Amino acid sequence: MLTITFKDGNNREYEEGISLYQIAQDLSKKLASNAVVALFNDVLTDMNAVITTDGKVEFFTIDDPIALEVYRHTTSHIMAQAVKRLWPETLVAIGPAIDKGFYYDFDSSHTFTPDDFKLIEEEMQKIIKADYPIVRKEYSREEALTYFKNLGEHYKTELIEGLDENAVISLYEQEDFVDLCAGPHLPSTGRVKAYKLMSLAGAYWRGNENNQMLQRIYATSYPKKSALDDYINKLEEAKKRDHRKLGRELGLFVLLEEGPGFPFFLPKGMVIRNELERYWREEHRKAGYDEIRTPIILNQQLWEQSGHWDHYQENMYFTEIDEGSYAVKPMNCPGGMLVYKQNAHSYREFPMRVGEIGLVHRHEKSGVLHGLMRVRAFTQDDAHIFMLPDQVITEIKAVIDLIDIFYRKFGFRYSVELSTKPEKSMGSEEMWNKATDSLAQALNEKGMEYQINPGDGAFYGPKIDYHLKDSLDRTWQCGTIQLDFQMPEKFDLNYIGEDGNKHRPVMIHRVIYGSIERFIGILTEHFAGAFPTWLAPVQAKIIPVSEHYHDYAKTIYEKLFNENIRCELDNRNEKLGYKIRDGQMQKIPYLLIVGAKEEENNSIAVRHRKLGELGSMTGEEFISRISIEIRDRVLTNE
RNA sequence: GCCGAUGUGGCUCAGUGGCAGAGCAGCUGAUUCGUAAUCAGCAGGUCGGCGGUUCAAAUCCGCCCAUCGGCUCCA
Repeated sequence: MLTITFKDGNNREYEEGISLYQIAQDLSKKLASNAVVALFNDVLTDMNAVITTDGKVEFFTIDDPIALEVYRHTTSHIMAQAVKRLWPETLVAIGPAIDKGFYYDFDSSHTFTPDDFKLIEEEMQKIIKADYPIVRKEYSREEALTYFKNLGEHYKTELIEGLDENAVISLYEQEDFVDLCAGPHLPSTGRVKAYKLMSLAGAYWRGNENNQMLQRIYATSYPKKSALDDYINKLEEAKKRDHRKLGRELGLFVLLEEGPGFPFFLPKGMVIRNELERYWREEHRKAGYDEIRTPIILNQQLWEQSGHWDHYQENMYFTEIDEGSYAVKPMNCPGGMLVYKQNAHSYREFPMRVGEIGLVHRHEKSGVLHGLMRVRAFTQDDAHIFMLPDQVITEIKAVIDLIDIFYRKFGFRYSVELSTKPEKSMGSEEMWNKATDSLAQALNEKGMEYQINPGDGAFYGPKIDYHLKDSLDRTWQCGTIQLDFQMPEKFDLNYIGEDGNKHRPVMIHRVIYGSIERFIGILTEHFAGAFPTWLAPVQAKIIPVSEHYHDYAKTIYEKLFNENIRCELDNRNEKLGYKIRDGQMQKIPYLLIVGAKEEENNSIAVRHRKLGELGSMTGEEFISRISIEIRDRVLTNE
């Protein structure tokens, strides 16, 4: 008997000599699963989801990421084959599976348009219908090179040249289409059921903007038509949460042609900004921060001193004042350094935490602007912390905690990256290593999970980056903690130590929201516009049933107004249903309906946007309820 | 910046060479209404901008601007 250990921890016994196919069949019955892929030695055989590596068998359902990846990768080959059939002179580059599907990069004299999608999909259908076996072939490096050279597929030869000298090179063949590929794949093209071409994009070969730009086709595939439909529906739903759409509908902000990348905040958007800032100030006061404000325009000499002139110039805006050269600040730090230098400092003041909610301008390339997520003028909730070297870990950990307090307040899940030394940077290798190690140590001591993001640090130091997701699961960097040994050096910052001598302080830059603009964008999508009451631009709307109750409605309005509740009185000449619909679409937390009944017993009928009708209560009762909700910044009462 | 697509009233969109349209929003009037759209009327556009082709351009061509989806870059 043969004992095989499975991923679920169970051992199962099989006859010696049983084929994996039979094991898969057996599993298929046991699990009553409709998943149908088996992976063995890189070749997917038919049945249940089984992978073996080193004699260990693991099973997967088709919904498992690995199986789905294989499935999509095969779909990607089918798409490439279809494209090569339709436009034979097309060269193929790479075509991996990605999070929500797959893409393939092509170099073709034919310019693809969305009109081609139907044609390509039809050709794919033919390939699927023909159910060509997918065969793995192993070549030596030389054989593989010769093979692709003869085909003129120079992207493939370039890839092979990058592989290890002695590597066995695998090709996967389906009918007349052969692709360089590590595999694995489905056993034949007929296994692919549901797929759809999604969009076109340009993409540089190997992600380098100096290289040839290729045409990328994004597509997706699912084992079932219904799963594909679900995905398409989800995309439609996500579009409804888009902060650009909601920003317009809810009157939060606008972006105009007159100022590309420079958002205008409207009254309702300002309420959210101001509430965020208020909350920020409260928490920072508790955490021992002071607040400053530094100028937006400062002279060239300062930016030369800070290193921005050399390392950041292409992102800066410049201006001239009385024949002197000035720049609009892209970061708050140099101003913060100058403030530090206004006094002599003692080690006794440390850690010294100085915050600044500062407006910065960065010249971003035109093609990267994206609603509030990526703009050219934004407000960073910055702070610089000056400290002794042995306070670093403790301070970083305190910032990690502070960020957690904020993100929890909004119910965010976040992921963390440690970004290391970029190509364009200042300072010695040793300093970088020391700084990077400190950040890693703090993360480890907090037990945080994080990924290394190589080369993505700021030019003056490594950083811990916090990423939040938008409605389409695109991630955006918000919070960041940056350890900086450079600025104190450049600005010759010092403090008097216990020994009476001058020393160099260590500095952290950190933001929590990151950019208030971006944060509002993320918040809008996160809540789908239904902001928690403490943030909601309008917290309650009073709706008289008809004109007869306008006076009574006015008295309620005044009561709420006097309690600083953001409320509106809707005395338009419309029916109740119309006004309720309007209030719901504006995502106002509470609608207060007043009519004959309410006027008679001095009450209001309260309707919550999610909970529906809450019944009748007095104005005082409502005020007490909503005031607690606002005071405690309740995230949800749904 | 690069690749592709798009741009028509405040918003969403029809209109593919021959008189610029609809719905919603707005305004006026009627209605006085009980939990997601009451009825009628009125008003509103240099069709993103500039140039070209044509008897005639929202429509065809060129350049530019902005937006959208990506790439690169980044809070």
